[in-house]
Amino acid sequence: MDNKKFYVTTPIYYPSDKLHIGHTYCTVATDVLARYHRLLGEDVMFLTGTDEHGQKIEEKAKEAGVTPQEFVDRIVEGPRGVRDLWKLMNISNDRFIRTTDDYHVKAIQYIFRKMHENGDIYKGAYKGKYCTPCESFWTESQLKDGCCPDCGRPVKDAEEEAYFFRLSKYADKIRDLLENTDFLEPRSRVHEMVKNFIDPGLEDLCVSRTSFSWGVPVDFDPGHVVYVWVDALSNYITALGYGNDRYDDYDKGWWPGVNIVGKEIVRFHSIIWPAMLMSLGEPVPKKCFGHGWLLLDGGKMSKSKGNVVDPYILAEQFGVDALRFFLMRTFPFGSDGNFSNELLIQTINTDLANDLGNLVSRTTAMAVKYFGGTLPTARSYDKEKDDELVSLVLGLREKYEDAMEHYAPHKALEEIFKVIQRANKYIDENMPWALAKDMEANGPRLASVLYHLLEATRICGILLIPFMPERMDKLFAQIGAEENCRTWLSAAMWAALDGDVSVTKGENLFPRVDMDKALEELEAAVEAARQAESGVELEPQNPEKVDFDTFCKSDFRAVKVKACEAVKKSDKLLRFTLDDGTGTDRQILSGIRKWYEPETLVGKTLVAIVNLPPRKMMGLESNGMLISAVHKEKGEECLHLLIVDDAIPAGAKMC
RNA sequence: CGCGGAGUAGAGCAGUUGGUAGCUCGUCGGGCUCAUAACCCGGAGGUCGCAGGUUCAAGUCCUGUCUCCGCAACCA
Repeated sequence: MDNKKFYVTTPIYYPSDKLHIGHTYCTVATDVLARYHRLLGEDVMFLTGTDEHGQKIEEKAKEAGVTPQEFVDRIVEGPRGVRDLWKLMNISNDRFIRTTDDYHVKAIQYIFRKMHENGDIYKGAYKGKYCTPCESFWTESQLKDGCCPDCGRPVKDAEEEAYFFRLSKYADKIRDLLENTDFLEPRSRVHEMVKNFIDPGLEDLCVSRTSFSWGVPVDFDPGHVVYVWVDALSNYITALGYGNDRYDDYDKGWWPGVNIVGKEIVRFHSIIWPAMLMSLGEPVPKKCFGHGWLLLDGGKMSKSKGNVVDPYILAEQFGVDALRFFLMRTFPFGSDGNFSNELLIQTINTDLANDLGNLVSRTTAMAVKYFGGTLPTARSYDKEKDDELVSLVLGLREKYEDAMEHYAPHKALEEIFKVIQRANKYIDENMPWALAKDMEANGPRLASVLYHLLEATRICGILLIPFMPERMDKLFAQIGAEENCRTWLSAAMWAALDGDVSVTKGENLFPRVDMDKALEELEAAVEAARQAESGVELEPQNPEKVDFDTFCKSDFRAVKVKACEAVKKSDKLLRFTLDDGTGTDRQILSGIRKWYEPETLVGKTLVAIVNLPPRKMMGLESNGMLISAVHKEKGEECLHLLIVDDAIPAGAKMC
């Protein structure tokens, strides 16, 4: 008897740049779904990957002076790349597909050939506006003032030979799929698709390109490469072994699966992708869910705005599970949400530190304090005081399941936190500290109260596993929940924990975050990352203090350059003749020839320390030192003389 | 132009099938001291963008209108 199978995918991401918090949001959500289904005991296959072909990658690689393959390898496999990020975020994908993988490429050629053979792909002419210098085709609507949007030069009508997919043939079937089934969710996306694309009439889709080569070649017509979306969408089945020998899961009942996607690519997943599958004679996906976007300051995140949020920095500062939790708890899945660091910190503090973390902390602390960590088995149940909590906890799994089945993780979490808040209230109502004053009389009642708290915590913990797997492990260890008390089944059972359960007071599960301090640190981390990216390296600051008197002994003065020349036979030194305000010329030698042409410095006002002992270089005496700013950029040393306002008179003291 | 989304307490957001307007933060007052200066209770604060309409009943349905945002062939 086969177990129930659940196949779920993220989009395959386009590695033209580093991934940001939006990609992380999508992948975490899918991971939560996958882990949820594993918790249910189903067989789960979870796929993610990268979509590596296309013109943009080809261009980016060219800019970077590497081959496209080298370019994507670095972003996908390199340090802090895509795979590193998913590892960091504790993503439990079973497979990772890259569209440059051999087996995928072969399968794409097979798919393209098959659709060609059954007549759904035919050769035609692609008509458009062509920009000769850019070698690019544009559509009418892409043009800027009738000219190429890239270079602004005029375009001309042109056409090239291309292959087309008979998308129009499937228009009715697609409409039916969208309107009369719950294939596409949330429902609002259905109207969007139908009104925008089906109603105006579906046109056949151009599915090959000849203007660039970084793609899957059409094997029966060299010069053509397969359109990237045909290439990309197919990953969901090639990764199961469709059209290739690498895997053999496609025929084992894994397909159809669930495609989780961002709202901007719903169109491809809800129209083109099902049509392709229909053409291949394969079943359409079970579900396509288009989630919303994380916005920043109400607007879209984008590299060009410079407002992308780096998931690495957040995860490192606040912890992976806290970040995962925040993303799922705060934003209704399916609609857009406003991301902010303040909101992140507030959520961590309110839900995780104050409510959940503190609940565990006070419960375990009391168990240790009053019973040495092990509860006695003598109990006293108080119907009036206990029933409400118990029934709420016992009803939780069903509400949670309902929310999860409807792709509403935010609602599932809301239900869990209602219970956690109720448990905190339960402590107040029962005042264990008061009971503890007379252990002889109240011991059984006290044990009962604490046990109920442990049970409530345990069940919430089970349901939180998909969201925070690592932290929940720690939680279970603290409340003494063995493997058999961490199962889906036991989440609907009261009193699964042993009566004489032993708990330990461990580390804080979720430390409180100091808002101001954290924001400052975040800013510093972002700045450091920015510098690392631009290749700027700065000398670390000297932690050693210098006493004021010593500092004062250094005599810095403004000096004017009267003459400057290269020192003969030296390839580093420049010889400066300076006006230091004393009336006598001062000579200083400086090893900065690499950065400055001597003649350009004449007349400039610089800063020098003038009371260094004289020193001879290349036979010439140097009386002091010119002050420069130094840093490294991409490993190379950079130097800038301190050139100051010419209004400063020669000899002015710096202090 | 077209399509879509949003406009709900000071701020940020929830509100499946129409039936007393909720949550987080902030604020005011109280309680408690087991706990991560946390927890619990209570108060103040909203004519649910505006104008009409359907209905016994509308934030929730319909019409119109204003403002903001996004999309328009490859940024989740």
